[in-house]
Amino acid sequence: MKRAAPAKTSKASPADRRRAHGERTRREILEAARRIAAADGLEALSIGRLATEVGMSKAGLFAHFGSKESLQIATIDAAWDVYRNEVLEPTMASPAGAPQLRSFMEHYFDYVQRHAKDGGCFFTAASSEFDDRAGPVRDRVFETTAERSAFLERVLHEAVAAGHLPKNTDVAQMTFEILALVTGTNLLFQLYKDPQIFQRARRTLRAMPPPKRSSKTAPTD
Amino acid sequence: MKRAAPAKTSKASPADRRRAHGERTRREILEAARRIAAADGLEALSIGRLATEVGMSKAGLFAHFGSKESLQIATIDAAWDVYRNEVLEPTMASPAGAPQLRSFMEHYFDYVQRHAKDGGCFFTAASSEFDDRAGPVRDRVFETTAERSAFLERVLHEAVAAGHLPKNTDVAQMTFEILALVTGTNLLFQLYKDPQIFQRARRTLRAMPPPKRSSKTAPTD
DNA sequence: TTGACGTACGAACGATCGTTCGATTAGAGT
DNA sequence: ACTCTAATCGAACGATCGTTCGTACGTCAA
Repeated sequence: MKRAAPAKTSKASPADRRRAHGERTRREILEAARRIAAADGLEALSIGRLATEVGMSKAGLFAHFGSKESLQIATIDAAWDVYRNEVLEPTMASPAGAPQLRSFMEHYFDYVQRHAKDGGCFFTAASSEFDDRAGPVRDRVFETTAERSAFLERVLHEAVAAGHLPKNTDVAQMTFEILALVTGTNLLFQLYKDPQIFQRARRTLRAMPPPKRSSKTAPTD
Repeated sequence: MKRAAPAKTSKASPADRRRAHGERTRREILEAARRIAAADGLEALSIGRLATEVGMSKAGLFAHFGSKESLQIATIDAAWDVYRNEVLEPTMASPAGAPQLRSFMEHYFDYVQRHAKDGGCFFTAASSEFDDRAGPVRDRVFETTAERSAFLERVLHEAVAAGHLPKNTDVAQMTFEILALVTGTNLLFQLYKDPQIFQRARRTLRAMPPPKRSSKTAPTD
């Protein structure tokens, strides 16, 4: 996932320190890139504008990535690191089960609000922008979304195992329902900027009946 | 809403027929514009590309709108006409109450699937793209979303009046829940292109407990 | 026939795009 | 002292962007 520097046996050779300068610049670039891309889209992220933002030349910046496509993918990876730090890891620090599910939602909402000025959830925006294109950028977006979904599914499985959800809970269905809920919440919040929306979403989660596996849930009508 | 031609008293003057040629061209342009904007975004909709698509010159096309911003707004209006024809009006043709609610969802899903190759729901995409910008384009997007929300709210009110939902249903809350559900469904379908997602959404709607007004719905934990 | 108007055109504007090239600088290895 | 490499730069490339301008071809009104 993270492009780790080739592990040297010695602790910090001078050659590494030289190399580290480029790495630091690269990180600064990607931080600005993440902000711009979240706000205006991965396609609107232009190299000239990004270079101006971080105070270097187009050519110097370009050399770090070799193509705009590589820059876009690196930006997605940087955004994923942020998402992992601000949502996934705090969630995993919570006790497994129902508390972890609520923790996931709260940390996601915190994440959305914290980046409200930059377009909210990076991946919702990226999904919407690249959903019907082709190529490595879309593939990377797709992967992160799949990873997000798999994480939530794991949380739900653990909630079932902990006895906080019925044994016959349809986890795949519930994963969809919560994913749709938080995705829709992010989109509506971005438009209305009204924090009451988070309250509504919390209420929805609380009242949500755990869907049952392979029981046709006879329609009421 | 729709820029109606100034109502002439005479039925079809020759002057109108001359004017009608420009109107027809304009509609052809906007149909292509709607397709491109839905697929690649309102910002990626460039005048040169659009001109090539409809087989005319940049300047000739540009003269119809006067600015790119006007073109974008006209494109939103054109997309709104389609949405109204394919979703709102068929929904209104259904009997008020619960059937109308289901009808809304089905027609929306049909709409999403019909335009799956063009990025699905135009307004979800436009919202996501313009949510944190400023200017008349964002305002127009915001208006359409508000209108969509108001329509759903009206359907729900009628369902309550028809006795298909409890008298003390929290309509605002339920509007949010269904809006988040269909929005999330659209986004996930665009990414996975798996029609099973619609089945999941239908199941969610069926199992959705109508939220109660001003009752704190004591948390189960 | 003439004049006005609606429609469309080609050519060009300055700006910006992604990308390439060659040169320069600083530090590390020999 | 010399070489090598990573990092950065300025300048320029062709392409495309939104926009402007002057023009030309209709069709209708006078």
